[in-house]
Amino acid sequence: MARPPRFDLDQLLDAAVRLAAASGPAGVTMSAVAKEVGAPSGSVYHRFAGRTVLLAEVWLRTVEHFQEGWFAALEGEGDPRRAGRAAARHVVAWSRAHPEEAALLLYGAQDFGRAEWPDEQAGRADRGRRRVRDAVARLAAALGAADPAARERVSVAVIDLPLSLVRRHLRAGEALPGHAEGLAEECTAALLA
Amino acid sequence: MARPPRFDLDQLLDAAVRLAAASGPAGVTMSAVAKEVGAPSGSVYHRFAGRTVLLAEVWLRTVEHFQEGWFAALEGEGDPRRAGRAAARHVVAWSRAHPEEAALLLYGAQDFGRAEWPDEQAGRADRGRRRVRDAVARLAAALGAADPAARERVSVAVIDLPLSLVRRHLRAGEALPGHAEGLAEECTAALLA
DNA sequence: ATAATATTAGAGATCCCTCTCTATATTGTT
DNA sequence: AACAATATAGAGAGGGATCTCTAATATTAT
Repeated sequence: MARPPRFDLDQLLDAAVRLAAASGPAGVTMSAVAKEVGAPSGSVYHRFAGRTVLLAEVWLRTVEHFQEGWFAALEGEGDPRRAGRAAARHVVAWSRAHPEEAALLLYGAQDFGRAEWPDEQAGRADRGRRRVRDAVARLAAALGAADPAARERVSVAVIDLPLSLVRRHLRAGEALPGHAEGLAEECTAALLA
Repeated sequence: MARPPRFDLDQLLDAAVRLAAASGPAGVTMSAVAKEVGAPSGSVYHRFAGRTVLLAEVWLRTVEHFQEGWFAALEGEGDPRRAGRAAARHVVAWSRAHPEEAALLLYGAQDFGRAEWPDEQAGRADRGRRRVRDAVARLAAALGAADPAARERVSVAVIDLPLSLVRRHLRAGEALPGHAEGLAEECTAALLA
């Protein structure tokens, strides 16, 4: 009943990921994506209403990919300290397995034009944020972290710290060293002690 | 002997900082800076050879501002553990005092077009990087950190961790909470223990 | 075969940004 | 008063990106 697509959504988003990893969000233009996959610009506009939506979708797909395994790691353990360490390790391991997507994660939604996102994409972003916030809150409660500073320390331990370890290397244009997962786990353990 | 300037270097760089804090590096265009200070674009080109140089200068001035106090904090203490804690505290305190410049620090030189910088600016950036690297190496040695992972742990403790604490809040558009300096110091202490 | 439909294909209007160029203004010196 | 030096001032060419619009094309259901 219809012509089969030559350029599907994921193919275009993959190209956008490569461009963003190489040149930052500014490098993700409609024409750059079109050129990257060898399509005319019209085909890109057929999939995405505009650059705003493309940026939102590439960011959201990446974050949701990442979170999938992160939640699994965090919630797959009974002991809260072990859960935190597994989550930290996952941040690094996932980044090693997906270096280009990890490069995106080092930016923020703001850098992908969040202020102009349509409601649908803004909602997805909010739901993801809330889910992470709640998971961290449960972990903090299980660890007996009561005051805001203690809760924030947990959050840093299982998200920000391992990400900053990844950032050090990706920003310098290096691959992650072999000890990165172990180091992340150790540092997280130290913060959760 | 000459007409007095209406728009000096620092005034233009201040405007560039505001724009970068609000919209990221992409928001720093020659015309946006001109508009921000109320100058014609020609006056901006009179100070900076082009956008590449403007981006380099705004990044370098910010990093050098930051490093000034950071080195003082790190080297003002005899005991290495106290030195590391002072450095971590400084990262947060400086960010609180200069939130717009701190927003710049959350990016990397790459995002400010480092690949295209002229030699002068690239050299300044390299010298700064080396100075930080050497200071961290001395601290790590004083702490008895021998292998690469241990040295990296020190680096994370005194730079990346406190910066990621700042990033959490600035990326969310919030001010830094009152406990931030104390939390940074505690976390750094935990990693250096 | 034919109709319906999703998609490719790409030309072109419009906008914004970078950068150049020329003219003009202000100051200290002679 | 003329001049040299330094800045401001802003018009405009050139380039690239976004987005719209129309036409062509491939596929499937009937």
